Amino acid sequence: MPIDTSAGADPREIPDATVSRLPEYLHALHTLAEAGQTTVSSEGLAVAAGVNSAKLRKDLSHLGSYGVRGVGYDIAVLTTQISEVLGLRQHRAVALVGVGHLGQALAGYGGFANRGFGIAALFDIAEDRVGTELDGLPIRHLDELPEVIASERISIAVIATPPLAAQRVADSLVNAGVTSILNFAPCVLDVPGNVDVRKVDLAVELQILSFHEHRKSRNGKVGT
Amino acid sequence: MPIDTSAGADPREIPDATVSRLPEYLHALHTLAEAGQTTVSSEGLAVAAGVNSAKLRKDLSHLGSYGVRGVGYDIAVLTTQISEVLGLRQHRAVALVGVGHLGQALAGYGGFANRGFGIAALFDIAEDRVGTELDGLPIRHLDELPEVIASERISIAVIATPPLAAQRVADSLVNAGVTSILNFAPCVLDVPGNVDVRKVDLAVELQILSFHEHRKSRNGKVGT
DNA sequence: CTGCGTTTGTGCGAACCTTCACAAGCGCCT
DNA sequence: AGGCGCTTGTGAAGGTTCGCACAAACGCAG
Repeated sequence: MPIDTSAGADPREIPDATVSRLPEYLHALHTLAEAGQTTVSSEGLAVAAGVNSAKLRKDLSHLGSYGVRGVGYDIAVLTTQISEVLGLRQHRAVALVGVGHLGQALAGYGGFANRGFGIAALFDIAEDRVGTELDGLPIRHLDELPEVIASERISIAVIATPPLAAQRVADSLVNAGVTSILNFAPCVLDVPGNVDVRKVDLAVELQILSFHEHRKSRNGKVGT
Repeated sequence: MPIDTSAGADPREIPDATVSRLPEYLHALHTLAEAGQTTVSSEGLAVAAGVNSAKLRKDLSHLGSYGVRGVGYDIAVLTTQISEVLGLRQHRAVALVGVGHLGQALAGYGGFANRGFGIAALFDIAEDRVGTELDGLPIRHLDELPEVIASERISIAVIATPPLAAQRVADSLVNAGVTSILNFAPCVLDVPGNVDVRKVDLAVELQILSFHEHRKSRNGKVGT
């Protein structure tokens, strides 16, 4: 079955593990570019991204890479390629629901705007927050969510609310047409199958570290 | 290297994939306990945690589980077991470096205290922050880090600084005796082999979502 | 005490991921 | 032009993870 799309890269067959590393590569490429480099070898990029070079090459091969043997990768070309695959070439507006501590941190997080994202709308329900501005963006009431999501053509949303509110917010978002959700609330969201949810639980990471810490002290001192 | 195993439950042989899910199970158990349940089946817990029930049973078997066939798991016992394996039975003091937006969000994040962690010390270098308090905890200057880490016996630290400062902070932490680091700065940290680092990059998660979003629109409408 | 319904714990095969190792390809130097 | 050193891209091996399916184990009813 010749199911070739335009270029050699078929986004449908990129393994999840690879996709999860592409943003790291992209970031490393930006860093290298800022340092003045124009090309980089797989080894160099692998070190910058903190991974094995063979893994990096295999990852890049999945997106029909444009490396040159004996030379390496053109940083500009590779940056464009990865950005394209990740869908970052087009404007991706993001809605942020829940402007508490975490939400404010996320809204002010430079990493988003720097990498092709823009927080396009903020929502909350607290009376003392709605109507105010954060970084020049108005905080709207949750009731306005459907129309804003629609008019701004937002398909990605971040939930940074307390866990009890998260499911209700998720339902609203899904109804409004959002198809990708990044959930910071520590709870399991129930959404239709066509909606992607990624969950980030800050406490979970600490607990995983605690496990390793516990394991270390059990095993006694680990000499270097 | 003495690689002898003693009892049935050997923390050294718990797969990483399992460890990363144990916190989720623990959280689900707390939720169920609050709802008044005293026992739960693997199926019930699996649904609450959003995983496959067979996977859950296999995970629990790695820590020498105490389930009862025909009945299920005693929630209190299982909670204790998982807490023990994760090393949460003992007090784990955590240091937080970088009290910017994200740092403040983390310090105020209820999820930590609720689950056996306590932020024990805050550090920053900004003159207007050092000396003030956050949630009743004083913000100290980074220079005080070594002595505080030592006196409080802190072995886990969270880095929530700008990326340029992260490596320097990590060096300080390692010198002070910290052996586990949770890094929110978007950069690769260079640390000795006996130090565990986990990285959380908020932008990466969005980019992964962007990929799936991009893929969806390429494939056209996904039914249902 | 015996039988029955339920649920755990796990053997096994499949799928996925990682890593090594090397042939193929490219540019540069002579 | 030809050879050489370097780097990519990938086949294959090894390891890990997943999910099914089922035997073993348990409580309870009668």
